[in-house]
Amino acid sequence: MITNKSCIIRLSRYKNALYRLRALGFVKVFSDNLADAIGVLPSQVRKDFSLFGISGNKRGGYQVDSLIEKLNTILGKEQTQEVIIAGLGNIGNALMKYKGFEKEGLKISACFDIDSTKYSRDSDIPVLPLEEMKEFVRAKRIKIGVIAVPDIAAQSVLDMMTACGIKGVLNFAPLRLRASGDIVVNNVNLELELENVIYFVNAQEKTKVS
Amino acid sequence: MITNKSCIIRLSRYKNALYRLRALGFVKVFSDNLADAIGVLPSQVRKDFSLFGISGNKRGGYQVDSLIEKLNTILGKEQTQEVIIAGLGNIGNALMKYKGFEKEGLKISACFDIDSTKYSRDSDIPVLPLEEMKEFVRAKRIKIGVIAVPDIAAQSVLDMMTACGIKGVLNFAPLRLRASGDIVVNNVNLELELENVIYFVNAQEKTKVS
DNA sequence: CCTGTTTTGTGAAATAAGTAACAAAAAACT
DNA sequence: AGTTTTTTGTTACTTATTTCACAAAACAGG
Repeated sequence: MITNKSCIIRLSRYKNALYRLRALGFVKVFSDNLADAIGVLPSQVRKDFSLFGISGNKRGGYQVDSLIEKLNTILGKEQTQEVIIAGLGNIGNALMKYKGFEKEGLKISACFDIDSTKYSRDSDIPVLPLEEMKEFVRAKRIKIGVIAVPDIAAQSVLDMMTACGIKGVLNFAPLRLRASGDIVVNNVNLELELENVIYFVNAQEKTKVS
Repeated sequence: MITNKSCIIRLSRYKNALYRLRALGFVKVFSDNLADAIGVLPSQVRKDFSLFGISGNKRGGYQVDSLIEKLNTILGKEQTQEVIIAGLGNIGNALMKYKGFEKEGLKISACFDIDSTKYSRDSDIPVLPLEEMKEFVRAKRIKIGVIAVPDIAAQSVLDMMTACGIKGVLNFAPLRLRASGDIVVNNVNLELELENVIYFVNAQEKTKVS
């Protein structure tokens, strides 16, 4: 099993680039087309593919269709992935309304919150009480959850998701969650990302003066 | 200049952990307290600090107050950083309403959009036409921008920000932007993050069977 | 004031990730 | 049919990052 996160992210990027290239009429691509498209070296592309046993044709490059298919298989996108969201605040709301997921084969099946004024059992994406999570997740065999609740509630929501049988979590709460068992947790922390930008801007300014 | 992104992210995490520890009454900390708090090894903590010339006291650990101060200086947080947002869709809206930035010393000074129905010149965070960005950014000497516009507009907004003199950008549009000049671009791509979680969940399931 | 313990700071070792280089295969051209 | 060109796939190399290990400093207790 390859555990290099940036490598997996590159696979996703290759896939996205391939969709664009296919829309432009490409039937086959070479490693340097893909490299250009996502901003890496051709040897990196070939190395990544070789790691996952993807092979092309010497002098013939890669068939776009079959490559997309292989990448989708690796990335677990053969069928639509159902996802639940916990927390219908600013971020939860934005995610729920965001149209980009659908075309990526991601379906938000339900949101869960504690605030009863938010419940709407019959809307397109139902908003349900947190207590119903277990039932819902088990019935639909959902494996992926998003944590978009306030900091204070994040750990207990993760524990709840773990208990429900959720296997992977994308966490937006800006703190380190303790995962028990074999659940995968990825963190997205917007403050940290901004701080990072700020650091590099400042650092660059300092070097330019000297 | 240290250009290791994950190292900078760790500094931010140390800083956040230190605020929590201080709130709990800690006056000094040891490398293994911080290591525990953010989930790394104590030697990593000391190495990171050593890279930035942060030193503590043998057997005495680090003074919480002075450590926070040093980290804030490195991360460019001595004074509030002003940020603008381009695009008042789902994500832009969520960021604008998000309360977490304020306590991190980040101030959203204005939003810019093309949709005139969204303009509100006099609200707390003004929403202005995109054309006014240059004037605003130059007057307020703003260095950091967030791109939360649809894919199709993202590159032109980046170009606009570059022309305004913005030095660092956090980009939410799911495509690779071509940066010209010495502007720093960090990407946040929620689909990619979710795909990543899905990959690891699937990969783990496969290994467990065997 | 000496001995034992704790904890830092750093240089060396180990691991991981990315880049380069090139043989081998395949197509194209003559 | 042979020669040249192109492009893959993989091995070797380089660079970056993390982890280890231990000397040196600082405090504590007797």
